[in-house]
Amino acid sequence: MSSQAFSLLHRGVQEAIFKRGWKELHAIQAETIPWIIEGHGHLLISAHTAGGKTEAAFLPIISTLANNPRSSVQALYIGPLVALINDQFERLETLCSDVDVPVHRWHGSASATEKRKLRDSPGGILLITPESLESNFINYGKHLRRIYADLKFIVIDELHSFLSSVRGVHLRSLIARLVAATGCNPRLVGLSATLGDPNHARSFLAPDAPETVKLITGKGDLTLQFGIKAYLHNESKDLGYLPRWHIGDLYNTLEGLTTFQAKEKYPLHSVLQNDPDDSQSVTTDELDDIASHILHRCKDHTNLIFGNAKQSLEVLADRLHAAVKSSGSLQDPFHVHHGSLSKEVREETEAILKSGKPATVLCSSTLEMGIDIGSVWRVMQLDAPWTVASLRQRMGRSGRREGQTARMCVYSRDDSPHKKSSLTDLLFPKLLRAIALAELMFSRWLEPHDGDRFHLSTLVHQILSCLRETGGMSSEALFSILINRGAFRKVSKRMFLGVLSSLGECHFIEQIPTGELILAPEGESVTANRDFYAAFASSEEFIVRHDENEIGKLQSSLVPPIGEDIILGGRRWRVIDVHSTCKTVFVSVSEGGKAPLFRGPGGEIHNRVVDEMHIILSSDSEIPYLDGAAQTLLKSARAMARQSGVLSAGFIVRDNSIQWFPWLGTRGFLTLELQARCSGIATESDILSITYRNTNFQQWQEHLSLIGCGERTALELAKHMKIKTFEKFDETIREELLDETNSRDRLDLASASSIARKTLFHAKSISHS
DNA sequence: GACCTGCTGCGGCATG
Repeated sequence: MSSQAFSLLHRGVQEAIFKRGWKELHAIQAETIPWIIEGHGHLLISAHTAGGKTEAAFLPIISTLANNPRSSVQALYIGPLVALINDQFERLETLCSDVDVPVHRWHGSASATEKRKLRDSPGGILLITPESLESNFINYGKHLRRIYADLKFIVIDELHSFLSSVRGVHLRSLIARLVAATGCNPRLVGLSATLGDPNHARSFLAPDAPETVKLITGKGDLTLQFGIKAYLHNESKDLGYLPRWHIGDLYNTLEGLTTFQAKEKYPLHSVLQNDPDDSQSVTTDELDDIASHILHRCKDHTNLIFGNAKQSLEVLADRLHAAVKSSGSLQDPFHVHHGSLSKEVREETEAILKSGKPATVLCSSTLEMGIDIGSVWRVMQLDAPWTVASLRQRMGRSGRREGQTARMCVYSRDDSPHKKSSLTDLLFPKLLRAIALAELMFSRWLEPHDGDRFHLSTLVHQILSCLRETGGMSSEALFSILINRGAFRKVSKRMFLGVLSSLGECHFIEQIPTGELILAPEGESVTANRDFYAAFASSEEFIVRHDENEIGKLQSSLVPPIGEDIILGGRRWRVIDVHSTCKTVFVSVSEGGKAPLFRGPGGEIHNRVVDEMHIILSSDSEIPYLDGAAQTLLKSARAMARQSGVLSAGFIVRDNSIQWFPWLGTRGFLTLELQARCSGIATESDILSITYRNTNFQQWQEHLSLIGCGERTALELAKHMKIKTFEKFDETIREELLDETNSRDRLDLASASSIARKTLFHAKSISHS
């Protein structure tokens, strides 16, 4: 070990490095050590998951603390997951074994003794979640100054998971309050593997001077094996309904697919059909083909299969278990891991992954973040995700070390053409999205973070927290700590006062004669609940139990009746009892079953992704990573797009309606729908197009002209939104304020107006010719 | 048309 950086470290830290048998420091560690030890400013470290980021930050931090011990927490590590904190706790304890720097942890599963010990004699490093830091303000407000008086560093792990999220704004607010309460001036260190524009992360760490944040990035690109395989759902060969010019293309498509499926077919279909209890799932479909493909490729190594919906993962796991059973194999390598499974079930799966035995885990975003699960051979993705960031993050789980190969396969499923197929369906939009996301990922584009949102729900959360912490504050003091010096700088004084009056109206807060604001009965009750610590919303759930074991959870509105079967954790269960009082569903092992529904709020697709779909449709260039079926479907979609006119003009004029493909992301699309609603035009939408009912070409052009000239404000449009509350405390905020935030956060007037002007230009040229 | 994350303090009792 000859590095200059190494010589800067404390002797005890050097000792710990020798004990671990490290021969060299990683490049990012050698670069980080002097920057931290010599006392420069904030820092952002971006490198692969296994690139040694944690050590890069903590080797010099521990050295600094060891040279200057204080009776205050000197370094905070903030992690998004309890499991991650437990992982890192062990690593840091090893690093600190030869120096006198205590390591503490504080989260919901940490013991009361651990927490008391930290409170009684604070010092060294504390690993904590944002919610537990919040609990410090609520329960130990008076002790904050003592516990954190000499705080020097705040390390935020998986920083990308906090950028522009409710949880991230919450965290920023807590850090600002901590600085205000203690007068300390900590240096911030952000760690992340997936950063789009580093400037957003810089602004998160230092909103007033983002340019001062030093960026250290890991080197070394990965070799990548990437492929997209296309499948059709509910295959049908009835083509009599299609326009004549298209039949040839589509026959090619289906011929191609039939051969393709026959070649890949695994004898799963006969097994399922022989099962008398299984009348609901006897049909062979595209999922069986996908299962068979996976089965052949996942016999060895550690693999992850990501999905977008828990339900689809459960169904696929069930098919894979059945396929293993029918193959006569005693070893079933398939496991399920998602947020609705119990901690015990998930920990068991994590242990199998860590053991290094061959295992393939079907998971949602629960395994996206850096829990150490060892090396992943291949990542698969069932259906394209919604964002490039998600595709990138998931791909990064494979081939995590330099020199390794990252392998990823996306299984894309579209509806098979049938008599009632819409034009949108015939463009195979899910395959298009998969290709668009991949193209953007290869071009190193990621969705930008939206730092301009108001986050009024989280502001409400922090107002309540401040009043709980202090017992009462003036509105000026609240404004100063949360807005002027805090995380809600986009909120104006007028909006802030509006939020305060809203809270008064619903009895969350009240004003006492001195002018101070205090919690009113509703506010007292909300903040006394354990559920309060998190700033994000959560729904009521029932626990699913089999004998003494907790299997997982179901949304309370979606609990099936007694006697019905469900699939959970990739296994089949029958509901034998439901206890509403203790919110528990009791189950026994069963043979039948269908996967339960889990309902979420839906996501957001960026303009750039939809634009890329349009570019791919317009182009003739070959996409090398598509399988035969995907190539055939893309060829067919391109021909369909060209001949139907949705590329050039973007619209199709019918007898009494117009179908328009505006090629906009979620916000712009919703803006166009609201424009029509404001004008009293009835519309129907699918994922790519809006159809204007009972509208002739002339009327539609007038409507476009109105959108194009931007006469209606976004606020006017937001007033017509059907759903207006999205986050935890939105219900407490006046409608007019919600309209104002929704107009900023959920609509895109500029893109909608711009595309309306362009389309109107095309429409006029057609009218003239 | 989706996913994920998080979480007290205290009284009472048994044990060493």
